[in-house]
Amino acid sequence: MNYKEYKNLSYPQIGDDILKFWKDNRIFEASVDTREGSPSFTFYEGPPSANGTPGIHHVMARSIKDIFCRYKTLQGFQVKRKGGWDTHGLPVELQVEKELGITKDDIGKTISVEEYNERCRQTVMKFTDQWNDLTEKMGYWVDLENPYVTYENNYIESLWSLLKKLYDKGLLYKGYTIQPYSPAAGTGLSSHELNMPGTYKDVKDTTIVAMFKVKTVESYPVFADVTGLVDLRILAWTTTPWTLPANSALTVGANITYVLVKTFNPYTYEPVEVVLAKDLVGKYFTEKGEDGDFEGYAASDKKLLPWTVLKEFKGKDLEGVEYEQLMPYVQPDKPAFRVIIGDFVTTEDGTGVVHTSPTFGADDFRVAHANGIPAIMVKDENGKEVPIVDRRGRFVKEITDYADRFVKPEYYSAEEQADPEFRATDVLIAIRLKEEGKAFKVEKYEHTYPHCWRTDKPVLYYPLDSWFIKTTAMKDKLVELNKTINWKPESTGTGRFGNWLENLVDWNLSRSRYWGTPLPIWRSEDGEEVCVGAISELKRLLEKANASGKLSSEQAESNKTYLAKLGDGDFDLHRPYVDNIYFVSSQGNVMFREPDLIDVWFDSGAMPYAQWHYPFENHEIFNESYPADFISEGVDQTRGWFFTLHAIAGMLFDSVAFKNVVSTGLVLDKNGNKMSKRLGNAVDPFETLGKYGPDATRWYMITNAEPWDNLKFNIDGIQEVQRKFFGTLLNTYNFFALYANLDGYNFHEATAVPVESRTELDRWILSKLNTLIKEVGEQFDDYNPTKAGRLVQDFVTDQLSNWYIRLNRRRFWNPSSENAGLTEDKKAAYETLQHCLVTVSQLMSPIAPFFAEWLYKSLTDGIREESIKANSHLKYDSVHLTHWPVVEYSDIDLDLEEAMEMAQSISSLVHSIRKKHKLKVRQPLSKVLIPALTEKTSRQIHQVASIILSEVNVKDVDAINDNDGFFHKRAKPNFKVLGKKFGKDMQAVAEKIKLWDNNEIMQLEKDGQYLITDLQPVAAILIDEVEIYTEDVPGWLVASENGLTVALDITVTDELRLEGIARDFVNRVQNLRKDSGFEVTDKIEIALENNNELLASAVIANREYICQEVQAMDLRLVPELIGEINGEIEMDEFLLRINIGVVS
RNA sequence: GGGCUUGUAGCUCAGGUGGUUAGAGCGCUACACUGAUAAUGUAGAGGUCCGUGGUUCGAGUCCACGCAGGCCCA
Repeated sequence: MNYKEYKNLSYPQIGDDILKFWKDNRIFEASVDTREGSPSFTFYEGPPSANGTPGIHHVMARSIKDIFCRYKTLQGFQVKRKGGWDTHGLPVELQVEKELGITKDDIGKTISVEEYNERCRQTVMKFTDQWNDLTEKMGYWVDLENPYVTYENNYIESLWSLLKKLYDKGLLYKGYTIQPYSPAAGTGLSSHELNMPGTYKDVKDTTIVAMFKVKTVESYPVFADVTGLVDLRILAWTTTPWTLPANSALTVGANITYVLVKTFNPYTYEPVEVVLAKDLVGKYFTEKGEDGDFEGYAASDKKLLPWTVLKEFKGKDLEGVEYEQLMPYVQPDKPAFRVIIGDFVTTEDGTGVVHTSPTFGADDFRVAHANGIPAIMVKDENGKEVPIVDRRGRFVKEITDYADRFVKPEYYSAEEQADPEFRATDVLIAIRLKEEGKAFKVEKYEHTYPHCWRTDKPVLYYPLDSWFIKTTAMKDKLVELNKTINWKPESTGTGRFGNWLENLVDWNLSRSRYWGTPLPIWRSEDGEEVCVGAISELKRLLEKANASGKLSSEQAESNKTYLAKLGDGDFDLHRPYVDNIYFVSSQGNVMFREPDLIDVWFDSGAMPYAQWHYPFENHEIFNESYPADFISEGVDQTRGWFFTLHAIAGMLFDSVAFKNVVSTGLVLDKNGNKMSKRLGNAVDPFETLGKYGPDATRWYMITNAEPWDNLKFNIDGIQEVQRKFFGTLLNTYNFFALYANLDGYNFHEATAVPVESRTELDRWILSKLNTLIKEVGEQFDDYNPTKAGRLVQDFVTDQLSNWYIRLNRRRFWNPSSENAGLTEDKKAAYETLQHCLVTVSQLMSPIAPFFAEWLYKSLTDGIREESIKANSHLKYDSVHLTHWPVVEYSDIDLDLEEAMEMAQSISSLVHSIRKKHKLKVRQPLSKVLIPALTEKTSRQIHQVASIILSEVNVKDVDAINDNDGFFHKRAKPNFKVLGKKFGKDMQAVAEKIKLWDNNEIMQLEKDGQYLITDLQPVAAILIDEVEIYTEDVPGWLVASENGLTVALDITVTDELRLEGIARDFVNRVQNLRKDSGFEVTDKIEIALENNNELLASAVIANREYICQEVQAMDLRLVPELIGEINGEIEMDEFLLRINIGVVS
């Protein structure tokens, strides 16, 4: 037996078996090693963090990665794939804190940094086993034996060298960002500290709508056409009046509608014009006051503010309008005080204009920075720029009126607050602004505001020191380089990523944590800095410092300890060890390490270099594997890994880091909701893989939606894929194996039947196959695995199984081969089918690697040795070691494909006629007539006539070129052509054309054009401007579809009737054979009771046919059956009494 | 609030450059076929192509404005 036959095959079992085969034979390694010397295709693995368990979405993401690596391997590339682990960062630290029941404050107190980091190091690899297990089970081929690990010294050293490069280029600097800061605790707060329960509280604050006086009103086009303006002011609302002395801009929304309102200052009663968002007018003005009594206001009790809208405009019209500084204590060093555009402005409350103080708001900082607006800063005693509020939350001395006052009343002690004379600073500011005519409304307002979880006092948004990478300096380059990257989908590259690059801000690298890559910068108090770029440099600086004699004995001792460890190779570049390293500046001052860690995204973005410990080692490997040809991660990585890879490569290597990138969508549950372990709708990947096997899971995920679309994950879909695709493919293989084994068929390349002498159907399926190879390759080349998979699936189910096999069954059954051996025709059939299946196994192997392997091996294991000897393409043990099939263009016959498509349509139409007239397929009919309007159609129909005949059980098929009016012809306007020609008259012309029948059309065919004379002007229709089709054949039963018409003669002659009965008879006997448990190959003899004349004559007339079909050696008609009767069956109109038995 | 994205049959999805009967698979119903048989074929039911405007002789497709979902920001 050359081909294994399977019953009750389980897909998970295939997975397990193949996995074992791969492991035992190290197929993955071989797939890389056998490509040694070939061009390389580089893939970068985005490192997962192993401190969480993998989910089903990881199966999706990793399938994409795997598919293209496998595809490129088949194409002959060497695809090295180094796995990696992302090991640093906040999630790990938080998990450890949770496990130990501690908070950040305990680190360094109740637990040493050393212990803590050790704990992080262990925790981060906690689920490594699960990850490795998943990787294996889903068939993701990646090198897990030598992964890169971001916490290793070598990895960190590479990062340091990159940071040093940035530093040397002046791209690494210390600046500030606006962060939540607790003056009471004297510390910054991380975002997760701010997310702790109870930090957001409802408080009542004094809020002010301040009035910013516009300068040189008449110089702005937006106001130029409004006459009689006396005092134009822009209204901006703030819940933090203490930030008003730091105001340096006003921000409006570009598309928000604003109005200019004429009214009075409600505190000074002076006439004024104010600008605010149209939607918010109702907040400040009553309906009653609209277009009210301006003249009478002064004399009134001033309770009712009259107002009127003078003009309406968009926010963008206000851009650039300058105003007078509201509280001029400190002057900025650059031009400020103008209106800018920001994307964060809303009209939910306030005035639709945001008071902007770059030192006290993150949005403010960003938008000011983007518009070149300076912050209001003062210089401290060291000449360093500091904000106008100090770190304890008090105004600096330059804010003379409020110097040393706390900006928030909560910062004062309880006693001080209890004093009846006590006024909050905000209140003092409000009073002053009212007096100066700069306040439009002052009120207490209740809102939620974040509080420090330690001190319970309000948090300030405050500028804090941070280290930055000056990505903005390289923005243009990064934008340019991005244009060379092939993004899938394109919109992520141009839109999401492109826009992000366009609005780039500097990369804040600092993290005030413990477990991560330490920033390799040491500073002395006099401001001297050194950035360390290598361990050797660290060593040199250590030695130099110790030799200087400027260190304390403790410092020198600590340095010595580290030096000794460096000598042993037993050192650690993490905290706290590097914190206890001291250098000496040129002035002889001690230099301390800047305490920050760097952003973990830098870790992963540096993997192209650090995974090879570049530039310290592996120059050659690095050079040939940089940049990556392909990467893939979730779309949520756009501003994460995709960006950090791109930024580092662009800034330091003047290169892209990757040439092609597939950004994948999310995996949602079947209802389109996000999966979450908490909600319990998360799918366990191990369970799914265990139940359905890896192939169906992968195939479903890939073919159901394109990778960048979100996938609604539905288990039913996997079952469908399993049944529909894998089940059909399995059946097809089993069919092949069954007969191939019976016939003792085996493939010998040398004696294969030449393609040109194979049957129409063989050549057709081979043509289809080669078209498929071409198209699947194109889709994979385009990084579209979904379309590739769908193409393969359609080929297998629609073409190979439902057409080729179904129509060819007889060739395989043909029982006469027993003595004659394999006929040429039968051999060709096997060769064709086997070739199709082997090719399918290759084409599907990137997506369904296990099943493809199983199929390939089942089809070729039996001929492996011979193939090796013959050095044929089937010599490889694994489908993953083969080479991507080459398209045999000479085998592609599009004309034949077209003809076969017609055969399929014609068959379908005949079936539908039979159906409508209750004529079962077993009843032969005499003729199908097909109007063929072109020579080509007629030829194609003749080419596939025999296929149609056997498929629909008709004796004759005729394609006729009609010119004598046998058909009813109709014409359909070609709108595309005629639309251009007639424009508005199109509809009228179309109506006319639809009314045409044979007369008009014959004239058109004769003259090449037809004039519609009853239209004005006369319309001339050319023959190729309409599509002519036949609608009806008088006297025949007709069906049409897509311009193809089929006419069927349904006259059942006596002869046909008898044949139909004979076929029915065969059918019953076949069933009996099966019921009686006969073997397919058994020969039988039949005795039939002659109880009906019609039945008898049908049997007599078709005796030979019947005998051959049911493999009967003898068919006797007997007057009466005696003894045991093993068949008594009701046929349509007879009672069949029959005896059959096996002939020994 | 901003950027990107999705919206077509009960479900999952196709529908280059606008062209007049909007398709497939699954599911449902009926019938047929029966040596691949837990397979297969045929037919039927099932659509305000998210909405409203606009451009056009003609819009699922192009434009504008909305609505709803998603992701990332804020």
